Amino acid sequence: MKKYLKALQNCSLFRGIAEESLFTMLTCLGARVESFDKKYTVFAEGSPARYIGIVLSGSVQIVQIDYYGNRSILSHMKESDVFAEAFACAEMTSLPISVVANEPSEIMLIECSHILHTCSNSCGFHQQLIFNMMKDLASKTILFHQKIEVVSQRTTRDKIMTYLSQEAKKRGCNSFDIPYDRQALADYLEIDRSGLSAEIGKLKKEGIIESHKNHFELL
Amino acid sequence: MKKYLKALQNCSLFRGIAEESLFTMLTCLGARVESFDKKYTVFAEGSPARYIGIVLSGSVQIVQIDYYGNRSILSHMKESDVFAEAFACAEMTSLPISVVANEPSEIMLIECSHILHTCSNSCGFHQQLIFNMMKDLASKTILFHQKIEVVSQRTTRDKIMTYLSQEAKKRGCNSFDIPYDRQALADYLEIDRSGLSAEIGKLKKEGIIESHKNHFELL
DNA sequence: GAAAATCTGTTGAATTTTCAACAAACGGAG
DNA sequence: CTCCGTTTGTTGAAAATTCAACAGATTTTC
Repeated sequence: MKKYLKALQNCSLFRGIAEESLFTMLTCLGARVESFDKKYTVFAEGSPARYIGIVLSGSVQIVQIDYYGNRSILSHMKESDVFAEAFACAEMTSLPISVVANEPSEIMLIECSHILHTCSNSCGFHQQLIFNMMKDLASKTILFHQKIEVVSQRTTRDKIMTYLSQEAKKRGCNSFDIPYDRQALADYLEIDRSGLSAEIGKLKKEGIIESHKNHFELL
Repeated sequence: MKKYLKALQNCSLFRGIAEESLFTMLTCLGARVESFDKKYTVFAEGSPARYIGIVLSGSVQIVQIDYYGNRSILSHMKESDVFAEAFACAEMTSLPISVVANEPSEIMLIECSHILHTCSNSCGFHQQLIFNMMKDLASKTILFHQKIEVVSQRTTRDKIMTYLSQEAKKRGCNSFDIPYDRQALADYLEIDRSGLSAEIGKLKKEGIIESHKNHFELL
């Protein structure tokens, strides 16, 4: 467990919890760790929303496959990120999304009811955990807000530029890598892949952006 | 204040708080009530995100105006709904959205820091309030999820049908009113108003839906 | 109750996106 | 290093959306 210390300390859910308390608490919560190879499913759409997930290593994508089989990527979760917590906290009976490993990943799973409801040992962490969960959900809401801002744009070009501007702002730098390949970016922006490639080409030609593979730079 | 009792009791933020405690607590929190006429701004984009709002009567819309002046409607908040809480809880310095009264409305405003941080009187409600806020934010996240599911659809028709199906499911009934006129629905679905009108006409002609003004029925 | 303002449905043209197909570039496995 | 599967960029045709304009219907205001 020690090797996960850094990932866990950076996790918003455990802010303000001392290192020496952390592992006792995780035992009390019944946390366990599972490994997933690339493309393997962590949570499947339709399964009960009992667990929250925390990325200990690697990364996962939150995806939704619609009626026609089109993939939509909702977000990308990297080390220390929490996922599926909204559905678990709202006690939904079934997950409306799937979670898929984007590379070989280690995931911590915690049954959400153990976090929300005071355990029999009445250990003193629950108030802090609930406060942290509240903070985490607030930033998750803001994250989705930004995703809505992107997909609200009417044109391919505006979607791309809105997304890239958000990323640049988040990192405080006009030059950055994105965690998506072309198809995944298209699925995140909810546009056609070939149209995306074409538009990126135009933006480069017009000197608005520079890009090589998944590295982008705003000019 | 008494006349707001019903709206406040139905508010997710005050679940599990007894009637007799409610008004003492609101005083302790420094809650105040303001009235807004139709189309008046409750919160303006860019202003500090210190307050959360609760709709006591009437309704408001959460809107975002983009670079080109296009209005995007994020959601519709009716009696007992809480709004702007995610931004306040995340302690954002400035609001990325505006809140506009949709009809003459009475709004309760509470400074979010009063909810999140224990007050000097150390009254015993904070734990319950924080738990309720967590629950509220979880359902807000799910709400945005649904909005993303709608706007992720590629065609006008699929956006309309996804939205109407969601509404029908929420109400448990295939026949219902929506809180939007045509232009507002277009701004919520992120599509062209005239295209929306045309597509609704087709759906009616094909016998898939029935509609009159803002009343809809799935067949 | 009449006039003014707003909302809705309809049209056709212009623009944009999607779709399908292909070839070049790339990356990993052996 | 070579082969093979995957990713990316490009193209043109088909389909869908947006835009602008207008007229009829509805609602609001005085």
